[in-house]
Amino acid sequence: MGTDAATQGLPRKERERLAHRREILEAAERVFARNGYRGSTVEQIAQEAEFAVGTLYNFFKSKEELYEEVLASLVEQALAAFRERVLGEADPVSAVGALIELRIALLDEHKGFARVVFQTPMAEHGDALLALPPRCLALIEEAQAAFTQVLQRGIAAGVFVDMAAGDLVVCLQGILNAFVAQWLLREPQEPLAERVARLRGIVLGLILRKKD
Amino acid sequence: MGTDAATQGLPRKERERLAHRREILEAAERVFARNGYRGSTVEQIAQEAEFAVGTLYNFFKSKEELYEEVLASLVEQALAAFRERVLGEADPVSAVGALIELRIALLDEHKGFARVVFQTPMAEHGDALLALPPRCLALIEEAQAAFTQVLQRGIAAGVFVDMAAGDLVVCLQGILNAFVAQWLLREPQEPLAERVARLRGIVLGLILRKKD
Amino acid sequence: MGTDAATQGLPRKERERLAHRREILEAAERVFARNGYRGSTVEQIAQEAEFAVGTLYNFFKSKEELYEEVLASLVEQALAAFRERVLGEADPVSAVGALIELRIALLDEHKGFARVVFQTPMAEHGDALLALPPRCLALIEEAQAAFTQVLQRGIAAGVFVDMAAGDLVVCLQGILNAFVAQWLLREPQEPLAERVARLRGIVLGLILRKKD
Amino acid sequence: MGTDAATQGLPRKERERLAHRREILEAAERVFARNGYRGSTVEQIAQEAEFAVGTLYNFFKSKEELYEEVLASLVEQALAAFRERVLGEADPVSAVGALIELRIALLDEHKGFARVVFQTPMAEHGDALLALPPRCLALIEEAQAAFTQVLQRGIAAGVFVDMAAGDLVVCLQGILNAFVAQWLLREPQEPLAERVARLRGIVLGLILRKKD
DNA sequence: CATGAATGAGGTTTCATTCAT
DNA sequence: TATGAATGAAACCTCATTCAT
Repeated sequence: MGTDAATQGLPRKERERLAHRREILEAAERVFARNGYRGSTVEQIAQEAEFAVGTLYNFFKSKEELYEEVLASLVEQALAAFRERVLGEADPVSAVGALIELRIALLDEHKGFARVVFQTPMAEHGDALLALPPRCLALIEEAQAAFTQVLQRGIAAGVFVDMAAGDLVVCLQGILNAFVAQWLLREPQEPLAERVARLRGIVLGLILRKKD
Repeated sequence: MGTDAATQGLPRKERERLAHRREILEAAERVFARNGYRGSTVEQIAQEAEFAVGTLYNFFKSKEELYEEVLASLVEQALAAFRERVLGEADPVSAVGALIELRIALLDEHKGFARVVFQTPMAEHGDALLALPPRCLALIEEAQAAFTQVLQRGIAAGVFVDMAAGDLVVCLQGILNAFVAQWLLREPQEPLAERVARLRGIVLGLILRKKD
Repeated sequence: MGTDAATQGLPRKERERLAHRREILEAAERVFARNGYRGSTVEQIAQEAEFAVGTLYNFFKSKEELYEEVLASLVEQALAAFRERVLGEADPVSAVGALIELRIALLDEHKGFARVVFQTPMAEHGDALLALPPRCLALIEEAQAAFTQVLQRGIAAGVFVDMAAGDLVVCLQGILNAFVAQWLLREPQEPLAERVARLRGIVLGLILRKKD
Repeated sequence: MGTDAATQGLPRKERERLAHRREILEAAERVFARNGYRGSTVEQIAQEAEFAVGTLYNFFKSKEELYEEVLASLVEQALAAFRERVLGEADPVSAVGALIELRIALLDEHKGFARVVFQTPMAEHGDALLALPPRCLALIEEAQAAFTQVLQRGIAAGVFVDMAAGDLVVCLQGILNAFVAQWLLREPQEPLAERVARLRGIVLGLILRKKD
């Protein structure tokens, strides 16, 4: 969708080039997700993308750059969705619900790679060797700050438990990650809607201020 | 200490052999922690251990086995401590406190490698390629089950929020991991005692049943 | 100049084609001179020529052929000048002077590539792999023979030292090459006129028969 | 010979290691001489040396370092001989004779590679990309300076033609190189002794001051 | 058991050449 | 002719593993 929009009006050659670039990125995502950075070979990625090895190097100047582009692409996608669907919510409780929904959707779309996105920028992905490109780090920090303010409002309004908002963000991320990780290993077929409902119940059960 | 105890009464030759084995394992842990599995070379480990490469192969039949032994060793150590210090606590609230203390201590002792132990057995370590040896998985499952029962008692007693005990375990792990991950990146110098206190406050703030 | 003359009367299409061919050859000469044969890529040459890679292959069937054509083109140019300006001189001493002048002019025009032309056909250029095309070798041998006769006349007339004319040719080439090589490395800014004068003095100091 | 001397008293292991290193260097010299730097592959060198590729990398950290070591080794050998046999001669005329003899001997021993040694440090070898290691350049400059003084004495004594000694050195080198180059291409079977005699005749015919 | 040189399969990257447009 | 994306063989280099000492 966004893809089509962005390529409208470009000459056919250029459109094709971008499409191929995208195919390679998607193939790379799948392979990296399966094997990690060092465990994936350029050869494997080329096969998955159905291109020759050399072709990859016409688009990316090294395996490392390819990896960073995959990461950057995921982060950008995820952050765009985050801004729209989570930060867009006026009500803090709804925002938390939206975050859960988004996180689970991302998990579903990006399977193994999902561990990275929206985790603390630790991005201990692969081998903790390749950091996220700086531009992404900045974006992430910014998004976290924005979300912290959302929680802050909820805390101030007496809706969430009384706690430093920054700590609450960390807790939330940790909980989401833990469930996502668990789902990656077991019961991978539970319907999304149920997961969202279950997780919302659990999270709200923890962070809503009871009684008061 | 435990080491000495375990080797008492063995002939000198045998004691030396075990000591060397241990030195290699410890060297390997440091190197793997720094560079991940694929990023570490047998040569590096040999140098760190101050043995020749060939010697490592007298103790472990492959790099992979060496890695698994490092993992297994950590898991066993951690689980022993867990059983003693966490499961040993009669009071559920004290048990949670002990878990936090233990987790933070392990982080401090094993730095980079700490991500693995006590995380969901996903072992997304290194490159998510090498799983924990089966015997470890069994141990971990067993420990988790035991801990689930501890939490269950707390829930039944109305001390913890009303929630499936299994889910609460996942939440707890997630929160601990998130803070540990954050500490690995930032403020790595905060004193342990303070960390324990802070984290206990945060966790209990979330999982203790309020009012009622 | 010579270019225009040679293409007069041809249809426009044909003239353009030849002009493009020439542009490519000149670009190739610059690139090969900078990086040697193996060190230059077809891509680089294409960029320097401001054509696409594929276009180069419409004119030359391989990188190797392109290289040989560059060589051949240089040799032909140089030999034409040699015949006109060196062999045209009736007096042997003037002929030697003209040779020196020509050699230095070629060095100046073709910078790095100059090492090739007029050197013994050893063509130790690039990587000593690509020899001069046979037709060039023939031309060169012929020119050398002609020049040998010039020197022979000078020897017979008692002007040059008494020595086999063929050997004298080799000596002369060696001396010229040595100075050219030196100039390529050091003092690259000395004015041409001074170089010619200096080198003529040196050479004549060696090969003129003294007293007698 | 020097080899044996230098390795006396070393443990056998160490001696073997040095011997292997030398074998690799010699194989590399042969291959580089045949194909130039870029034209030679590490695989070829390994085969010529009868070792596996990986073994070469236990001795030299890259193809480039291997090449530089070959060069350095040749230059050092040649310079040692030069100092002993050429600079050792008291009489300038004998020194020139010795230089000729040495140059021809080196050519014979090192065939294709001979172009490098004792040429002006231009070392336009291979692809003019890899310079001689700095330590060699210094040695060469020093040797050239020493030889310049020898010629200077000959000029002052009225034995050689009256000319700047530095220029005479360049001429001499040029002449030697030209003959060496020619011999590499043609008549490669002429006996050394004859070559030495012929070349000495030619050179002295040019540089001895006649009559007066 | 300790050593470390030797091995070679396998990884990343380059680049001459082709071919559909 | 002009283009430049696609190709894949071949280059350099790494590193887990073996084995003679």
